[in-house]
Amino acid sequence: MPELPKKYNIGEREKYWQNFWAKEGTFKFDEKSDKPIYSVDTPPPYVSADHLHMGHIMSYSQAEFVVRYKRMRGYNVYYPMGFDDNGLPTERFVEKKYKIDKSKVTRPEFVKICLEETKKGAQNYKDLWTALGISVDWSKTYSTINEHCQQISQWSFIDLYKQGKMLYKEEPTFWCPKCQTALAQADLEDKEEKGKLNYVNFSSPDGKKLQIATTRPELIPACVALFVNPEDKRYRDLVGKKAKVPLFDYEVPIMADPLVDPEFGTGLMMVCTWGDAEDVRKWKEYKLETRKIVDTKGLLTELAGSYQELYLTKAREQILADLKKEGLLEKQADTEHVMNVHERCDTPAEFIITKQWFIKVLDAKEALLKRGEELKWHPEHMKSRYVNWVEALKWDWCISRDRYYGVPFPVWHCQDCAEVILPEEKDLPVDPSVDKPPVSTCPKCKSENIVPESNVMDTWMTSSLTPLIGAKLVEDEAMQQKLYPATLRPQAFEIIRTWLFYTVTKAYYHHKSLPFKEKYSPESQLPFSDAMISGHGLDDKGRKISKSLGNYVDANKIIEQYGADAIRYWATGASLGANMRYSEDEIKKGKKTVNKLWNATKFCLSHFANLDLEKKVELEPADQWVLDELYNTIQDVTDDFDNYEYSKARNSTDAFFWQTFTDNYLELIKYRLYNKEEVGSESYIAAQQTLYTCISAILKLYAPIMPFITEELYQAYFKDIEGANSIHISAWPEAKGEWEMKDEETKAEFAKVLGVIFEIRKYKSDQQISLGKEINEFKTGDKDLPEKYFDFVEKATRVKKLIR
RNA sequence: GGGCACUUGGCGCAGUUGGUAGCGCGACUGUUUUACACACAGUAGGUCGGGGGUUCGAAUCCCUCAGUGCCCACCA
Repeated sequence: MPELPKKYNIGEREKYWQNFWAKEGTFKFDEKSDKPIYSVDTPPPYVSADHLHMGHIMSYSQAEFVVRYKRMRGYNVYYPMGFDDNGLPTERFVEKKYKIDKSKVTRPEFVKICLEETKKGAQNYKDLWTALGISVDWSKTYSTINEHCQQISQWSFIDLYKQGKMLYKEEPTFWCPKCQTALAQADLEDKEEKGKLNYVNFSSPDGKKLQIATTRPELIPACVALFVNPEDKRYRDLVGKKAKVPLFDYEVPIMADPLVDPEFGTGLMMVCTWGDAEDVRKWKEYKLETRKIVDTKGLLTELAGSYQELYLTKAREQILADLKKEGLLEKQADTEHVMNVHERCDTPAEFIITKQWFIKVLDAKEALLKRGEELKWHPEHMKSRYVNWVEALKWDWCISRDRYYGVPFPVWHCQDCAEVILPEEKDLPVDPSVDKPPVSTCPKCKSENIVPESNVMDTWMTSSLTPLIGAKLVEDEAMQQKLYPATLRPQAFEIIRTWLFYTVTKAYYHHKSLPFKEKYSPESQLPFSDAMISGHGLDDKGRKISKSLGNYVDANKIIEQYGADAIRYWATGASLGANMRYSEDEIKKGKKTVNKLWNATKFCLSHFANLDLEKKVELEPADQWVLDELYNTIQDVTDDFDNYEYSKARNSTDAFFWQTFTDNYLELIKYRLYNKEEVGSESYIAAQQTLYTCISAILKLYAPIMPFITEELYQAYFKDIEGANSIHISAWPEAKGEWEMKDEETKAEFAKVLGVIFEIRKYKSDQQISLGKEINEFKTGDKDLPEKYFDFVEKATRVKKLIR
């Protein structure tokens, strides 16, 4: 009979099983199997995260609970891993970490540092995920800067270009003066700021005062018109006339637009090129003049006269001071206004006119909303975030970034006729800055003046293709078709508007071009069928974990201290989509559960000598009762996992394991197991068999959540009986109909029996005597307890004589 | 200004078809019951954010108000 050591050495054994799973290839995808597929579009983390905290652990664990469950349910699980290591996040990380001034290094030098740095980052992640027991197939990994991903990203570009979904246009676009690149709408965040509303005097040609209110006086030299509401009686006569711009002394037209709010400021509004989206609209609609006064670095241009070369904020101070001096600043009022800042650096975004690549999304809104409806959201309410975002879209998706490190556009431009020259698909990936163009002269104008596109792609341009990137890691094309679209997309809610939205968009546009027709119907044009949206981690006080607060807990340290199982247990603490606090108490509870499983299994194994699972014996009431409870538990837990409710699954498993099984059932049958004369009797065998059924099911129910301890215990005994090489590929427990206590009368009777047992425990507790102490007699308050249970109650509670 | 979520014992949370309020942590009183003191037995503690309605009956459905958090929005 196997005997477990007294203590379970968490650190040592968890390492052992990590190696075991790697060596055995337990989580390796079976490319030959014809079992049903469950494929996961694993989130590729930014490797530039320089510290991994509990928030990372939480979201990856939560998805993994479901994945492990599916594996045990018999699915052929495809669980690849990716690392997002291209683009702006990485660039900024490297610049900051090494304090690099990019104007002083060459592009290849810089890229080399980025590659080295991301390699380190990927290793950090791999180590942490391995320690946590995340069951990905490490033989199926990608990094978004590698050739595989570049090839698919460039294919995507060309396909969209050919479909006419790609625009190359010169337009005022969101621009980050700090990162010096164009941005997409999704790269911006709202930030509320206290500021001043400045009342500034313009003047009419005949010298009349025209007062406007603005929060951005530095844009006065960019003013191209004044606007009023057409209904505004105060200004009606002015429409069609001219106004003189203060300090700069040139004239602009006065016009009317119904969207001007007469109640705001003075009702007279300054329109610049370009202060905000509304300026851009008016500029386009009324074909206003263009005055470019801000350059790509956020410095004012020569149009700003004496303010040239000043940064925007500096120019504001200067202009305000000068206005004041001239008596043109009538007053200043406190105001709060919302501005768009670049989410990666918090710098207010400007509108700058540059030539950029865009993917059309505005004219696909309706179709994209429909895709959102077709997607199965878990939890359901997260869908509204997607719907909100799509409905509010105002700009096409700008995918080019004026940066160094990213996937190059597969594009050359003819300098003379602006023809766009693309490579052959078979030559992808290409790097136009290094590779020769596919033609030596422009196919349209025969010019030899061909130059490579210098911008790189937005990182989302690649990560929006992860389901395809993942599927294509497998070589067999028939299998690729089964892997795409993926089954599950797990991700955090913050990136619904980016990762999820962009991926849905790409899948919708590409579905006709992909060879993967088998799973596709006209109704299904999604990159995955289910989206599992997690919340984010909070610190123990409920604040968001952030670098600036310094409130993050080092993930590796906690694993070392408590073990991966205990931390994963904590990660079940909040239901899907809810934010979750870091709680050391919950981790401790997890560790206790590990310990309890160890001890309970140790107890069971010590009674499994000559275990005969085949022999038909009659079960006793206690056995029937616990099996009935087990039946309900398995059903509940199965339903819960099917509904992505790992939190409820854990609660139900906990309740059965701690209360029903260990606190009650084990205590109720000890007298049968320890009585030497009973060994080998029907009663003894019934207890053994029931014990086996319960404990093996318990281990399996916990296996998705606590993979290490359950594997340890499974391997110690159950493996030989069940056959599967690992508990994680063994069969999920079946709730057998025969366990269900269908007879209501027996059920009610046993409830009474338990009532009397609790009565006796309370009596002993009140008397402050040990539960193990035998007492001579006990008079129960339950007058209806059937006599046939007296013997059982007496033995189970150590009462010599039970009196009714 | 709009949307979504949340508001249940000291703390963190469950309560999915409406039917006598649960769990964990903490507190307190006990107990070495031949698995486990990382345990077990027991005790105290809540009129389920406020108000109104539907119903024989509501934490659970409807309305309304308030607070918290997140997302979104052109009031310069």
